Amino acid sequence: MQISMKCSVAVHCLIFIYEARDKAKVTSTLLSKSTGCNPVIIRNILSSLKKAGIITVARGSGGAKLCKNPAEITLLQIYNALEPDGLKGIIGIHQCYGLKCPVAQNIHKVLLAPYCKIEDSIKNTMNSITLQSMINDFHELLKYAD
Amino acid sequence: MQISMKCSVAVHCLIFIYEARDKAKVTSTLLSKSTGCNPVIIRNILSSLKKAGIITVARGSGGAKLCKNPAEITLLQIYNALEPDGLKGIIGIHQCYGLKCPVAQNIHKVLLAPYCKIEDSIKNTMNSITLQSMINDFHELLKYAD
DNA sequence: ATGAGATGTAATAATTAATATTACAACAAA
DNA sequence: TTTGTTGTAATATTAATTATTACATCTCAT
Repeated sequence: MQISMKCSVAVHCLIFIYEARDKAKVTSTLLSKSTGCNPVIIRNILSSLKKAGIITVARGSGGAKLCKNPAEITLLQIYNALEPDGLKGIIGIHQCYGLKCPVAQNIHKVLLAPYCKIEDSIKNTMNSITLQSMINDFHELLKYAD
Repeated sequence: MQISMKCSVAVHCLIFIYEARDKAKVTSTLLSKSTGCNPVIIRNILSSLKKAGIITVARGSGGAKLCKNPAEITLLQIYNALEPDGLKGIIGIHQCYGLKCPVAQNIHKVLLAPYCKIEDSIKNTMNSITLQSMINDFHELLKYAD
């Protein structure tokens, strides 16, 4: 399976918000057109990012703004904002109330440590990726566009 | 979202197969009882593990056996055996044939490098975890069971 | 103050992905 | 040649994700 693409949409929105700063009011309708997602999905994502202190959203008049420097916003913060449980349990474990079988009784515990290691390595990598770096890459791409 | 739990079931099966070596014939029915999964699911998983050269499965008479030393079987091998595309694209990217919006046109490329980094870090960690180490942990748990 | 354009959120629907089931052909060995 | 098994296709079920509808609430310009 695949990690929800909400994360990708969120990054899209954040880059958009950054690029539009002082230029245009960034509404959920606008972002929904740019991302191809439903405006309610966008509003939910923005709402999560807002709760995490990454952006502010103006009620009524509308418009989203970053409330941190892009260099201080990491992919991990974004991901955690969207997923209430973070990366915990990102690899599913089957439920086996496995009767007498000792493997069934212990498999959950056996997998715990390996899966935590994996979660931690994802965390570390996500933490090393900033919105700033992605914005930089975006600008590089713009330069060489035809 | 969460990575398919096929991986967990596969590890369960492999530990079971290892523990049962020279003791019992490990059939898909037996594994399905221990894991709580449908026997066809088990057969599909075993089939994938077989194609990857991790186990042998006796046609007709039945029974699965490891065909490598557990120390030489890594979690990455197991995962790759199960998922045809490996970890590629584990984090989904939304499709936005984004008209004129430059963010929409470039978001895919912007996310490519960060997501590859994440995939690589998962790969490295999975590669450092062997079936042997999980079997060892399993034995430790058995020691201290009531 | 009020109308236009937003957000926030609940409820529901539609879609997609994961898992389970049924069915049966092919196989191996007693 | 019967019994128990694997391999696999086809289908059904279930669960998760994404989309939609609906509407209360808010802000500001007029």
